[in-house]
This record gives sequence, structure tokens and C-alpha cells, in this order.
Amino acid sequence: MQAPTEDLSTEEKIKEAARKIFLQKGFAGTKIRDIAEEANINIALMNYYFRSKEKLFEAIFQEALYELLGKTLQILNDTNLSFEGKIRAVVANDMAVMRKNPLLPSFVFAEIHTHVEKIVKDFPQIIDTNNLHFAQQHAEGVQLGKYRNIHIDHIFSMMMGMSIQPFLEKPFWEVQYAGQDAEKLFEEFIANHEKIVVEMLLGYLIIK
Amino acid sequence: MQAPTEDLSTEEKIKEAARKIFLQKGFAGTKIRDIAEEANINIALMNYYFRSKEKLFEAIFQEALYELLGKTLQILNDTNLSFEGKIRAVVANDMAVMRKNPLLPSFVFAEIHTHVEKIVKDFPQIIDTNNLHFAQQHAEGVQLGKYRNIHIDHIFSMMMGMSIQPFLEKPFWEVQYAGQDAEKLFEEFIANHEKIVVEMLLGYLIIK
DNA sequence: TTTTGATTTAAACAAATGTTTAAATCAAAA
DNA sequence: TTTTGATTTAAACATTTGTTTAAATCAAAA
Repeated sequence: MQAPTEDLSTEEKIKEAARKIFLQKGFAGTKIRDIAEEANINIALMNYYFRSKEKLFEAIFQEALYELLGKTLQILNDTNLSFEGKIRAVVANDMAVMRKNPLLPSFVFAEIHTHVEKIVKDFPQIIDTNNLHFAQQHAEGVQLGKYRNIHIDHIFSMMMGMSIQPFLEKPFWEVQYAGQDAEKLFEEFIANHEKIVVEMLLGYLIIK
Repeated sequence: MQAPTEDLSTEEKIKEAARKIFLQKGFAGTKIRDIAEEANINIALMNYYFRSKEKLFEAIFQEALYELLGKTLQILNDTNLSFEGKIRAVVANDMAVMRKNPLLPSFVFAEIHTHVEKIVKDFPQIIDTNNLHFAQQHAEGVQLGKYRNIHIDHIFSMMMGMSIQPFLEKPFWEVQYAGQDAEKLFEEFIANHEKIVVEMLLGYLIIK
């Protein structure tokens, strides 16, 4: 039935299963026996390949974090993109990532408290937002009277918040449109949402 | 040292402790012995008063949900408030609630998956957004060319998302401003954020 | 074919976790 | 004072859970 997993290496099978369960249930809610069952392997193999539940979780969490934030930070530092171009690209990228994996934001933000220090070590830019090329472009634009003068962190919060929220609310969506083609409707909603978010952000930030 | 808890009834002491731990660690991450220790009571008393960990959690979760959404829905149905007034009031209320309890949004959205059906039963309006007075006002305004014609759910997602996001990111904030008066700085940020969010929403939604 | 090392398995282990028990304590009514 | 029922306690219970073990299996090198 699910042939594709058959030819994966044991390590990959474990990772894939762990990712699925961890994202659904979080670290504390995940039992290693659930992962083992999902991956069709013996429990002992988990420790053979990853030493402990915690180590396995860290591997999964780090990948999830990169998936959610890695490309975003890259875009925000891309010197070939304009201020406006970066906003469009970040929102488009975030939406694309979460479309592929709707559980990503709630998983990351639920587990974040237990891992802040480590995340900051891996992604110092998360804290050092002022050093991003995006922030410099914004500051220059403000000087020229092109962009509204607000702290860059407000922009991040608004941009991320508006992009993420529909995925946090997705469970309700699925109840509301159960029976109908909820997935397709959600997909359409997200496509619209992306346009609106960008339009709203640019409309507010760029002074005409 | 923490005298105030002394004169609470046992049931209240348990609830207060449970609330604190559940909000920090979620359902699966919470051990009833942690709650008992926090409340300074015998473990057996938990089951004496609440029958089970799950029942206790449900009591806490429902209160948290009411805290986060109850007033919001009330405002959105308040026929004495204008469309614009509702937006101002909702954002102000959400910010006030989360200022008092910054863990509320991440807790609720992390545990939401396991409780969607129950939530929808308690808050049918969450799904039935079109029947809110707010939605009717919006629809009328659209007809008159006063308000931008987008689906009401986009407005909710944007409004909630922008309000919630700073609190989801708060752990980073605390690392960034550790040592300095992080709480005070965050408080200032939130005050600014509230103004910006309202200004941006109204600027986008109201056609001049 | 034999040997070697990596991989996989079943079983067991110790610790933890939610729950229950039966007895002890307490406070108010009789 | 005695009695009654509610409250609290220490201890025990049965499961669950992450981890380890020692043996079995496998595949490739000698």
C-alpha cells in the first residue's frame, strides 16, 4: 500500500515516521513505540540510530525550524531583491512551505519555549533583525520618506502573524467544511490570503 | 512567602496550579505530581476533586478558551459598536488578555487539534463567522463601497494573527533583551503594535 | 566457505505516571 | 462528648515509557 517507504534506509524510515508523529503530537505527546509502529521497525533501532528520543527529536525540530525560517532569512538578506520584492518573496515562500506542511507553525511555536537558547545559537539573525539587509533597506527608505517609520520588528510580527494564522486555525476550517472539499477550499483561501497580505503590508508601509 | 494561596480552597489551589503548569507544558508534558507540588497538596486530592488528569485539563482548557475568545466574540456581536469600533475593541481586548497571560495563545493553538470538536460545540460562532454582527456590518459597507470587498475570514485571520504573533515570539524577545528590562520593553512594543495593527487594518479595509 | 562487523530482534529493566486504596484527620451536627 | 461525613494522607497498584541487553540475522570481505 505504501510502497515508497519500503526502499528507504532504516534511518530514513525512522526520521520520516518521527517527523510525522512529532509534528502531530509534540515531544511530550509522542511515544517512541508510536514512531516504531509508524516506521515498521523494532523500538531498539531508534536508539541504535539516534541514541535517544531527545536526540531524535532535536534532529527533527532543527529540520522543521530550517524549513520554516531558513529560506525566509535568506530572502531577507538577499541583496538582489528590493524591499518590496523581499516582502513578496517572504510571504510567498512562507505560504508555500506551510501549504506543504500545515502543522509546521503550530509545532515550532509550541516547542519553542523548550529550545529558545539552541535556536538562537543556530539562527542568531532571529534576534539580530537589525542587521538584515531588509532592515537596512527599510531604514534607508524611511530616511527618504518612502517607507513608514516603524520598528522593523513590527513588520516581522505582522508579516509572519498574518501568514501563519490561517494554518493555526486550519483545524476549525476542516470542521466547518467537512464533507465538502475542505482541502481545495482552504487552498483557494490561502491563495487569496497571500495576495491580500502582501497588498495590505505594502499599502501600509509604502508612503504614496 | 506566597501567602495568597494559603486561604484558597483546595479545589482553587489545584486549579490555579494546574493552570500554571498546563499553560507552560501542555497536557502531555504536564505530570500530575508537578501540579500537586505546585499546589502543595497530596496527589490523591487531584482525583478526589477532578476525577482525572483529563477532566482537570478540560476545565482549565475551557476557561483558557473563554478567556482568549469569549470577549472577542461578544464584541463582534455588539450591535452598539460600529465596524471600525469593533476592530479597535477586539484588538485592544486581545492585547490586554495576552498581556496578562502571554502563554495563552501558544497553549490554546497547540492543544486545539485534540479538542476541535468540543470547541466548536461550545463556540459555534467560531465557525459561523458569517452570522456575526461584524460580518453583516462589513457586508453592508461593501455594498455601499465603503469597505474593501474581501471575505470576512481574511479579516479575522489578519486581525488575530497580527495580535497573537508577538506573544508567540516572546521567548526570543526574552533572550534578546535578557539583562535589560525585557518585560518593560516588551510592554512598550505591544502598546505600539496595537496602534499599528489597528491603523493598518482600518487603512486597508476602509476605502477613502 | 568462513569470518567479520553491521543490523535487527525479542525480551527485560528501571523509572515514571495516572489512579486507587484504606486508614487517618478534621470539623460540624446530634 | 459522640457521631457522622467530608477531607486529607501515605502507600500501593497496574501500566506505560524510554532504554538496554544479549542473542540472532544478514551481507560483504577474506
